[in-house]
Amino acid sequence: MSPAARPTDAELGILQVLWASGPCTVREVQDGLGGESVSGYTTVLKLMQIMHDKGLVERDESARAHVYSAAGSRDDTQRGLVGDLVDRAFSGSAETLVMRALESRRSSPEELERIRKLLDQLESD
Amino acid sequence: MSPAARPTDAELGILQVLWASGPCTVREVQDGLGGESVSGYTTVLKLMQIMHDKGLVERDESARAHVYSAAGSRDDTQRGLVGDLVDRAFSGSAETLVMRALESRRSSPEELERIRKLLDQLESD
DNA sequence: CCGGAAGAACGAAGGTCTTCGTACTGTGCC
DNA sequence: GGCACAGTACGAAGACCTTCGTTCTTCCGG
Repeated sequence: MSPAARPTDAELGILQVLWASGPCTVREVQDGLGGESVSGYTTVLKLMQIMHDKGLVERDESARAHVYSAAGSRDDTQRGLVGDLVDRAFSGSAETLVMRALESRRSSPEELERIRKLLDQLESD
Repeated sequence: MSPAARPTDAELGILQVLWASGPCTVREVQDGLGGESVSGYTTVLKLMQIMHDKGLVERDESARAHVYSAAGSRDDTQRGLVGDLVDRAFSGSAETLVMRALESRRSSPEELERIRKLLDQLESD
């Protein structure tokens, strides 16, 4: 798990499938992405090979169809991405990022309530 | 102001200078980025020309040294970037992004309080 | 008027990301 | 054995990002 690793767009799409479905073959990931019409088999394969080189995914080669799994947890990767954006575009201010996020996407009252709970939890330190 | 425009890393650096300092010449932006040791004059110029082509900055050519300014506001651009990340890595859930942001960067009690106020404001609709 | 300095424009080079055609390999079946 | 098929590996092509050397233009002081 390399925290500094910033997956690209296509890589992120593949990781989403792996996080949602658990270990997958290339074929299964391709289907998860929307099938042949979205991206060709060799395209997905190549991406996943590169991701393996980068350490973004792990590979079990014991079966003929290799089985890939995400190397880092979804939460860790998301934290890395959001932290990276905070540094690049928000001068390190997580507060500003949170404000822009809440402005740009209308959240439901339930979501706002859960965020409020998280604030309570963070404050009780 | 194209909301879908996603500035690259180098472009974001230039925009930060323009937002902080207002309209600038290329030379001034270069200085704002840290001077010659960080990036050459022509590098910054080329970037800013490309940004002009993309519509990320506006240019006043009336003086010999052209004066550039950011085309979109900092807030709008930040909203665009954060919304983009929400879509790409958080399946559209702003709530999850907010949680990861608050986890990855310890915020001060004052910041948490301001976020709480924003939640109040959003809820009173 | 002329040489130099400052700035703009251009083009190329090197890197990364994404896509895919093609070739190679192993497996099961007749 | 030998054929078809599913899968992997390889390499190249095109797009974009970043950097910078070079050239062209304009302005100013002497």
